[in-house]
Amino acid sequence: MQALFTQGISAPALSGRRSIVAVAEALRRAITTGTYAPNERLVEEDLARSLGTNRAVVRGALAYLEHEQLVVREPNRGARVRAFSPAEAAEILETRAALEVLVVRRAAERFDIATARACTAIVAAMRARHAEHDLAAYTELNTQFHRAILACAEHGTVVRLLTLLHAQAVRYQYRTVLVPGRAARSLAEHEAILAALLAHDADAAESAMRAHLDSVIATVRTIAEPRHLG
Amino acid sequence: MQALFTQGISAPALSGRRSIVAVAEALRRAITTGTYAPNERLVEEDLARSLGTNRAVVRGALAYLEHEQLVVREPNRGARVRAFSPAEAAEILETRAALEVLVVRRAAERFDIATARACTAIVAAMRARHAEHDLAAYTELNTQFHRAILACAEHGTVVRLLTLLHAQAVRYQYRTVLVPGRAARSLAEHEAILAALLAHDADAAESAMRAHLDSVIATVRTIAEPRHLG
DNA sequence: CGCTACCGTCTTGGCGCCAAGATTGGCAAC
DNA sequence: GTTGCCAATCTTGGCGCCAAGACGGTAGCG
Repeated sequence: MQALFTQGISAPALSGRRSIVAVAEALRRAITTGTYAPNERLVEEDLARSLGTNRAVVRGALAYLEHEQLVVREPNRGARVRAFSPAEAAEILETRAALEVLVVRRAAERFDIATARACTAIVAAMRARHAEHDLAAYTELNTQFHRAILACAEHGTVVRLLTLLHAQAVRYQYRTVLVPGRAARSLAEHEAILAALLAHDADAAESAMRAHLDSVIATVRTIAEPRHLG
Repeated sequence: MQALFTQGISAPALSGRRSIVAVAEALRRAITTGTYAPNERLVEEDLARSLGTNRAVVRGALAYLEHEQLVVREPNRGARVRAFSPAEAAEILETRAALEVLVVRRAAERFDIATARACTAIVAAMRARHAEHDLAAYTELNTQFHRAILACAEHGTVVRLLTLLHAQAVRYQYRTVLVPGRAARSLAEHEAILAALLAHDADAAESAMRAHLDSVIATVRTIAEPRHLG
């Protein structure tokens, strides 16, 4: 009777983990995957019911996500899903660029065979999906590629920060790839990064990564600001 | 009667702000300023009493700070103050370097007269405190200098991330400056950064900042790992 | 007919209680 | 003398209730 009206979030995810963090992660997932739209109100009791928990936990999770900039909370007025403007997305990507450059340098130095194989496979798959115009799958592989490099760099601090930034800007990842010609350029850029990594050339990897993210930023900047709320 | 036994934290800070965030910030301050030592246990009820609030709020704040890596929480075992090893501190500083470079470039481009005056004054004060061997004041000015540059860059995303990183590594800031000869080198490095900024030379500012932080990282690496807990 | 003030409702903010798990100390057995 | 077990205690985990503030609709007044 309790978990029947699970509208919004399928509640299973929080098995075994600590509640506030678990609820926050479930909520983050729901937000980044679009279950909750930008500016949508997040009512504590509804969320508590959806997730099979109580309001105190939800409130903690909302504070948690506010800290991540994924929700905005106003005193006595509740929380809503944070909406990022293209300008903010560009700023986030700029920051991400600075960190990804650090990561890709480290990755180039310690690029092992397993990672090389994984990355090569991912880029091959990206090429295939691009040829088939399957942009959703392409975007997913894009994320996987960056994640593989990140894993190879073994840098906990940067992993954490990049995860934060990714959650904030992921919505724009789906939008940029829809810009005509963007997917083709993106593919070429990823191939350049991979080539540099395979050559263990940190400098080349850095400039390839920088070029890639500058290109993404430029694309985001072309996306028009959404209509002013009135 | 309620606020009398305020042992640990002086409770005034949380006036007017939302509770979980306010409590988390008070706690963060207490941790970074050393009121609570690394590995010290943080008992929810004690904190609630100290801060004049209830356990639910404290729990939220602890989750919040766990996300910031300032506390560690184990299921059913409570929270403790996170202890950072020198290796982790070096990693954090590496990350900070990547972001500070981004910031200092922007700052060099938009370095206005007010900021120039402020930074010049700060560096002058650093020189004076260094001459007087007042390392505590020197360290405080050091933080102020970086904060002034950060403010000038007007980059919300990076501000947030650098604030996080600063809170994590601040303990080491006090330790590095105690290394013989470190303060003098630090002063020279800051003067180089200031000179580059005054000249609006982004490239010079970047390399000066990079040199500065590399130097800090090298110093942190010389600090011995603390005794293994036994 | 339009504006304002009031009232009801909804949601957040704050708090305390009860149950479950972990830790520690004492006690007994080997 | 040492070791293992058990119980008391402490702390966390989870939950619901009550008060305060914001929002919206309606009625009354100008």
